[in-house]
Amino acid sequence: MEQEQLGFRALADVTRRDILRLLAEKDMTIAEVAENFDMTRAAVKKHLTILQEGDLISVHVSGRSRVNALNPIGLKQMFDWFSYFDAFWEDRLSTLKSEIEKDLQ
Amino acid sequence: MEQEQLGFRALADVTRRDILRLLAEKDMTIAEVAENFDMTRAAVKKHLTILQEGDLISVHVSGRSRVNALNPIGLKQMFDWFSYFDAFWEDRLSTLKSEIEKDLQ
DNA sequence: TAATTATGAAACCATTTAGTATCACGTCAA
DNA sequence: TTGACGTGATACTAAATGGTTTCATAATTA
Repeated sequence: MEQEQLGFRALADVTRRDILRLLAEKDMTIAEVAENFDMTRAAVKKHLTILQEGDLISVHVSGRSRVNALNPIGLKQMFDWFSYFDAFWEDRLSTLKSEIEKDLQ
Repeated sequence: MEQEQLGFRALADVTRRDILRLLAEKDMTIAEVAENFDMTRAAVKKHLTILQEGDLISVHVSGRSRVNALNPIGLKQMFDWFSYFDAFWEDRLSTLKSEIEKDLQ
């Protein structure tokens, strides 16, 4: 699957977005991440795999542990997707703003 | 469903992201949007409904036509979701940058 | 070395998703 | 006012998704 699609797929689930916010605080093993959710470790592991496929987290093996960390580069690339619309919304938002101001006169 | 989830769900499909890019150029009826894809008008209509539920487009009925337009506010809100990670990636990316520079010395 | 711990992986299930085909409905033009 | 046109809506299907349970494997530690 294409990288852009893998990224958006990874973000499409609320549990995975919550995992990203957790990992923004500190790196965690699978077990540590799983403590924060009301589901099995196996389910959390699947989410972590999808996040990794989306390049939003990186994993580094240490002994029998797998430490999951947020990947700033992948996350930034998702952010950058929206910049395609930058010109569009700046234009429209300022138009909206001036229309509202005109209405208030 | 929660608004954040509706937005991310809407973005999780490549056809819908393509529709957004089309609508960034100009507003279109369902039939006009459908001309750009190799699928039935009914399928495109479903995608437009999901985009509308995600607040990423707005629809304005004109006679027997439905004109779909990009919603800059909804799109901006999705963009803003990522700002939660702003501090994180700016910090990490600059760390990465300085590590790479150190390696090159 | 044996028990424990952290994880990987496969099989299975219910629900959602993305598409199809089909038909009904409101609007516009001749 | 009768078609034709643009759309809405429903029923259906195959595949993907998000969860479970269960078992295997590799690394620690007593």
